[in-house]
Formats: sequence, structure tokens, C-alpha cells
Amino acid sequence: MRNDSRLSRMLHVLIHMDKHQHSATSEMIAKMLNTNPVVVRRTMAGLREQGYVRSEKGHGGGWTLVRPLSDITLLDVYRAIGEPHLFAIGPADDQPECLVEQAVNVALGDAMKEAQALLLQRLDSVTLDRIAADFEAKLMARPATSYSCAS
Amino acid sequence: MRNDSRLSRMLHVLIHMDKHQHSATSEMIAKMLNTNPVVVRRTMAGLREQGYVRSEKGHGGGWTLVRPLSDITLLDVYRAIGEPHLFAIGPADDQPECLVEQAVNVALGDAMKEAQALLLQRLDSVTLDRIAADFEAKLMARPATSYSCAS
DNA sequence: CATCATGTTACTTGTCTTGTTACGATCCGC
DNA sequence: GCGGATCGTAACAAGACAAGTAACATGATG
Repeated sequence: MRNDSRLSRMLHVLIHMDKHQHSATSEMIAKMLNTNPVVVRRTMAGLREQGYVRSEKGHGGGWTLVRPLSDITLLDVYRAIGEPHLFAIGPADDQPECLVEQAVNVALGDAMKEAQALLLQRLDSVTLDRIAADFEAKLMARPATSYSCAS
Repeated sequence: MRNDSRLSRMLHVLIHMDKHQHSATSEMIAKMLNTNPVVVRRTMAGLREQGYVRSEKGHGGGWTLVRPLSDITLLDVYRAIGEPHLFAIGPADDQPECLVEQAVNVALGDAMKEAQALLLQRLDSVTLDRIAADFEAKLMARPATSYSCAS
């Protein structure tokens, strides 16, 4: 459990949902992601609130993709899941009195801000249908193998 | 303890060490960083192995800066402490069978690699004496206040 | 040799994601 | 309406990792 895998997982799910027309239950999605239904509901809650997916209770319920993959960027998904911390490193103290430490924080912070800006920009420049297209290309390259997880 | 603060702390220490000519004990450094001596020794071990500082046991011992700040980049320090993980996010599975997940990992991985390359490049472009100079500038701007932590 | 200081190991703590259990609410089919 | 399917949510345990802590060995100085 070294990294926060929520972004990766939600991207995975959304693309799969686009391939199936019918709704998917948390149970099915959980099997697909090798996790369990509660985690799925927890993480997908943000996507629902942002209007990317819809959930329906009761018999025949489950999760449905509401917007086309071409309308969703990686950044959209990142924001929908609550913009978790991107970096594992950081300052020891956010508001230090020591001027040396302040200078260190500025230097490190500047570098990290640049990297973060670039990362977010990259996430913003990729829509989910692009990833789906990459997947299709791979599928064509080796059509004999099983192409995906439990789907 | 949300972030790994080792890099930040070591930068802080090295610059302070440059200001004092005499060696500093782990005890003194620990007070400066608001931590304790064992953590200091643990983290500084990497810096010693890479030849940036020297440690001496016994009476009058402690830590000494060996190389000038102008010879040490932020990247050097990052590497010396063991190149800890930079990102808090990552894929759910590094070697997934699912081709969709593979495509997701490639897309996310590409963006992260770019951001990481930029960050490391920025760390490589800054030497510790630059941060020390920033500190001096701040010090001139308000010479009346106490300028640093327990030093 | 007594003291100071590092070196190292083992264990605990704090924090965050993930996993799990439990229970309530809602919807569909009979 | 009843029962089962399914989401919503809260509460709690597990696992990982940095950081904090305690204990003890090692080496250097006077």
C-alpha cells in the first residue's frame, strides 16, 4: 500500500464502464480492481458528485457512466477524488521561524510547485478516450490474448 | 507527519553547519530541528557515506561539514538520503494483466515521469550556497529579529 | 578509567490509505 | 407489502512507512 492508487483505479473503472452499456455493481467493480465494494463506493462517490457517473440503489442498480470519455480528463478525475497529495516529500514545518529553514522551504517549494504544475498540466491534456484508444491499439496488436480483467 | 521531511531537514542542517566553524553534536542538531539525536544520526548517515559531512565520536566529537555548500546540490542531498519516493500517488498494480489498466499505467506513468524529471532537474540546478545567499538577503532585510533556530 | 558522543538495533507512535464489518435506506419483483 | 439486491455511511482493523524513543555497544578524549 505504498502509493495512493485511487486515481489509477478510477481511470481504470471509467474506461471499463464505457465498454459495457449496462450498469456495473460495486461488487463487480470491486472484483475488477481486486478490492471490495465499500472501497469502490467510497472512491466513486466523488465521481458521482461531479456528475461523471450515476449510482442507483436497489434491484438492478449499480453504477453508470454519464458523460463520454472524451469529456473527462485525468485532471477531472484527480479533482473528483479530492485532489489527494501528489508528493511524498515536503517541509518539516510549514511556518518556521528560522530564516534558514524558510529559505530552504522556498527553494524546495519552488521546485515542487513547478513539478506539480507540469504534472497537473499533463493530466489536463489527456482525456480518457485517448487512453481507451491506446488500449484498442494494444488489443489489435495481440487479439488472441485475454484482453482485460474480469470483464 | 504527513510528508517525508528528511530532505528539507538535511538542507536546513547543512546550511547551519556552514555558518558554525566548530562541529555540532547530534544533540544540538536535534534541538535545532525539533527532533531527537537518533533521527539525526540516522538521516545524516547517508550524507556521511557520500562524503558531504564527517562525524567524530568521543569527547569533542560531532558533525562537521566537509565540502563547501557550492559543491552540493539539492539533488545530491536527495540522493544521499536514499532517494525516497517523490510521489504519493501511483498505480494500483505495477504489472497488471488487464490491458486497460496497462494503458492507464502508461498514461499516468508518462505524466509522472515528466514531472519527476523536471523536479530532479530543478533540484540539480540549485546549490546550497544559493539558499544560504537567499537567507543572507532576508537577514539584511530585517536584521533586528532573531534570525534562526537555536543557533 | 570515566565521560562524551556516535552507531545501531528494536520497539513504539502517528498518520494515511486500504480493507472489513455492520447497519440503514432505497428500489425492484413477486 | 415482503424480501432480496444494492447503494450510503459510519466505525474500526490492518498495513506501510517516517518519525520518535529507549537501550546498549563502540570509540575517542582527557
